[in-house]
Amino acid sequence: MPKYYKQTRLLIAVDCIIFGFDGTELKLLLVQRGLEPEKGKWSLIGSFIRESEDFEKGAARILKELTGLEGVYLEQLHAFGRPDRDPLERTISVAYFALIDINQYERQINTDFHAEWFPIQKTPKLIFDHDQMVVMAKEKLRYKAAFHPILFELLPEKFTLPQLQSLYEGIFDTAFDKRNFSRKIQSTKLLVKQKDKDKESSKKGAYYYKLDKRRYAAKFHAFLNFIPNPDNLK
Amino acid sequence: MPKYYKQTRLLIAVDCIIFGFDGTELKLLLVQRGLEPEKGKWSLIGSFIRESEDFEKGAARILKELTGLEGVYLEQLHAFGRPDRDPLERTISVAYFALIDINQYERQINTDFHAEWFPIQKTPKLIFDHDQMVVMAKEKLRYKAAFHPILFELLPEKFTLPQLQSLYEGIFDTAFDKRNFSRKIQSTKLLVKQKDKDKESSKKGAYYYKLDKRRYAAKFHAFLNFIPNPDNLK
DNA sequence: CTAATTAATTGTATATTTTACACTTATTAA
DNA sequence: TTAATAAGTGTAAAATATACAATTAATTAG
Repeated sequence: MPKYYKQTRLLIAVDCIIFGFDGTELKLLLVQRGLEPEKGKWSLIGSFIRESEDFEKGAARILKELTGLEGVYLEQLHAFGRPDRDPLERTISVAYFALIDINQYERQINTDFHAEWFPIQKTPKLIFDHDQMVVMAKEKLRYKAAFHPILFELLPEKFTLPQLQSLYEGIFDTAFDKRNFSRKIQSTKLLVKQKDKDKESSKKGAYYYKLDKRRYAAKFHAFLNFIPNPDNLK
Repeated sequence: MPKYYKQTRLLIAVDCIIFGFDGTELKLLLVQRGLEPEKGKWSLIGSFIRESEDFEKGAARILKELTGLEGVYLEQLHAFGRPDRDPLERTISVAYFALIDINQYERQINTDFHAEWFPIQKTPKLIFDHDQMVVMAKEKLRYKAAFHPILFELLPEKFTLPQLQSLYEGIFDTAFDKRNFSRKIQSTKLLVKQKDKDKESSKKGAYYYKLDKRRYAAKFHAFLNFIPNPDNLK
């Protein structure tokens, strides 16, 4: 069987923008690059795609190798293809973003990489076009979070309303009225109130909630206006 | 300087989902494939990426070659990479969708392709995973159109409110109340009423409108709730 | 034991937005 | 002149979003 002669073949990588939430702050998981060029510089985690590997599979593999986690939320962000984005040899990168609960993350499961969590506002300069990828991923996360209950992917199984609100406030970099926030969230009927409280951060204690998984699965794509004023989004 | 040894290099193509509106109906521009495999079958227009070509540039080039148009709306949809998506040799496809006013389209500018407009509901079966690409592009178009004034890209410079409404109705496959539709559209202040009327489709005639280009540029990313009930979107 | 402190929880009144709904107008053709 | 066609327009009711402050539960300090 004939092949496509005379066409250029290029390297394909998958890079992951891994967002994590530790209960207080939104963070990004970065690694120190292990190979030249730019060895030792901070970078997104990535890998060349293998012979018979899907992008999704590749991204999931990278994530598993770095964090020990499977079944995390993964979504394709964008394909980046500027001819000079890798100075050594033209490489296409298909970027994925992942959302994980940092408490689930198993530290140093893989010592091949030096990985570190950085607060989203305090990330170091990254190699190649990785800063651009992060900017785009942040925009997309905001956008999706405004309409879909995506931020629950970042939370542990049990969480409190104040925790949830501070996650939203961190991502939208604004403060919401807690009465209105509570009403809006509860109106989705996605939450199930638990009997126990989290006493870590207050004397009174805040009730835990869990996701109603059935409703969550059903409503994930439905339009939910999650933030008070969705203007000024891209 | 060393290169990345021992890594797989793959073919990269760009494919375009070209939406067009002729004043009545939403259509898709398809071509009959000129090379094996699947020669003669209907397909999206596409091309292998060139040595030093950006994806955007590649997509714009293809579009120019096929339609004669430049400066049309183009947006990356998704990268498709299933290893077996092209049976002959693994090929990555970065898909873009384009929005054009069919009246602007210059028929047969390029005779290398046999191209044809198909009503969106009556497209033939396409090669490879192109049907999947079209499905995804339709979903994304709906989604974007619900919140952003993207559909104006499909319209001629001068258009009437009934035309605009029927475009929205076609895309969302539902009927809107014309009083409410008119009010919602006008409230964006994106439209400038003209003095002349289109008398083609009614005795009374419908006033033409033009886009206020300044406002359009400024408001394109702003959140505008363009359809009555944005539920049931993906 | 009491008082002070801290953060969680809860309700209401007002403003804004969305929806439902029907008649009048301009023009042409019979 | 009348009938037919599609465009254009307003209002009241319902739903949603916003602004805003007092009460409650538990702990700690005196």
